[in-house]
Amino acid sequence: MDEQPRLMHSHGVGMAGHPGLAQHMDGTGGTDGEGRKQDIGDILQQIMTITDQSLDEAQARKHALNCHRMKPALFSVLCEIKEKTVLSIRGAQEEEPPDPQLMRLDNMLLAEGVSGPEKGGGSAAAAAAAAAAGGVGADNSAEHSDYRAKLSQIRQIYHTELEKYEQACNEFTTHVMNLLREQSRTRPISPKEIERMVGIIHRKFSSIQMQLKQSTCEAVMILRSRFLDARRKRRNFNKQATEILNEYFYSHLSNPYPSEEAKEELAKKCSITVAQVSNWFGNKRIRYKKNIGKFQEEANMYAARTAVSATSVSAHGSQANSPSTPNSAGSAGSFNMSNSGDLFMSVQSLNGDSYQGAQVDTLRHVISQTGGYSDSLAVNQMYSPQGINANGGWQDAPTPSSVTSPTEGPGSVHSDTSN
DNA sequence: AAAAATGATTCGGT
DNA sequence: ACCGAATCATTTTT
Repeated sequence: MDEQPRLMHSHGVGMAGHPGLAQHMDGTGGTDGEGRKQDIGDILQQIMTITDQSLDEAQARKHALNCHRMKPALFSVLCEIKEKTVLSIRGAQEEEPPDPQLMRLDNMLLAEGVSGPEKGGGSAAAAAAAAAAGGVGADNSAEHSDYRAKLSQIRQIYHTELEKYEQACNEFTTHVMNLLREQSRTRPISPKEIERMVGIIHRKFSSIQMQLKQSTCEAVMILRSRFLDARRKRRNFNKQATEILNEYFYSHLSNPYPSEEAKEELAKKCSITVAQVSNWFGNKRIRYKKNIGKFQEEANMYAARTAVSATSVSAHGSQANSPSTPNSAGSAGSFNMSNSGDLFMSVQSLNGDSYQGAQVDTLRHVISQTGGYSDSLAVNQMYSPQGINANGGWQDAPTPSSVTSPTEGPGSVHSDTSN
């Protein structure tokens, strides 16, 4: 623009280019003499053509303008006009509500640990804790570390991008502010206006920032769905865990709702989480109820197993009563456990205490042997679901005093007396 | 490869 | 907050 030919050197062309301002100045300055008027017009002309001049020439003219005797007066008038317009503009668009979407993104990034403080130590500690949680957790923690690696990668990209963004924003703001400050010597620019300009710049940049946050959130969500959605990486519980859970289930068949404490203990024994125990029992209950016949064998096995272990503990190997009454409606004759409280207690203590550590295997071995025996003893009918009422719901939990009450079916296995 | 089993999630109800 | 039910997505079995 500097090398443009300076066509606007003469009066007439300049006035034609800016008729409004020229008329305005003409009107105000009309009372003065012709010379004054000519002066103002000249000054205006110089101001208006200042950008069309080459740099050196512009600087020279700028300096000349600055030293002109009329400059302060004209400048103050311009400042006054400017002040009014700026104020009206500011009044028109004042409030700046915090973007809810941006806040949402911020919150999510903070929750995911992407933004906020770098928590390298924290995640390392978490990894160590997960690794120390148990043998089963090894696989899990490997996945988690993978997840964490990807997450930190995302976080790093996010931070570098954010840094770049801030740097660019600051740079640009500084440039603009310098420019405006420089121009404020020849152009009426109030500090407020500079401030407003900075605000505009920041808004523009923050829309870019939001895009960055948006895409980061997306990446995190994808990563999350791929690595943390347990349904995608489901692992069956190991055999021992399943057996422990099944034993609890079938030995509390009349009320298979483990308390919070019981859940915690089961979780510890199975080295799974409490939530997983809850899931398991939820699934088990619904599936058992849905198709009792399918679980009959399993029920018999675990019941027999419990009974056998109980009898073996009490040194009383009588199975003679088992095939006695396969007929009686509903509650088939099962182990006559309910009439011997001490024996039941021994069963409970066995389940509760010794199923941990190395003894499990030997005990399980014995159990599986005897279980095979009792299974071959055709005890198919011996474990009918007396815990389920006609509606399909579970029987109400028996009151503790009803242990010896005759209203209960003989085979009902109570969950009370244990923890 | 199809079917069954299984752990997890979602939704509505209480 | 918990449960039942339906459902999903994967694993295991057939």
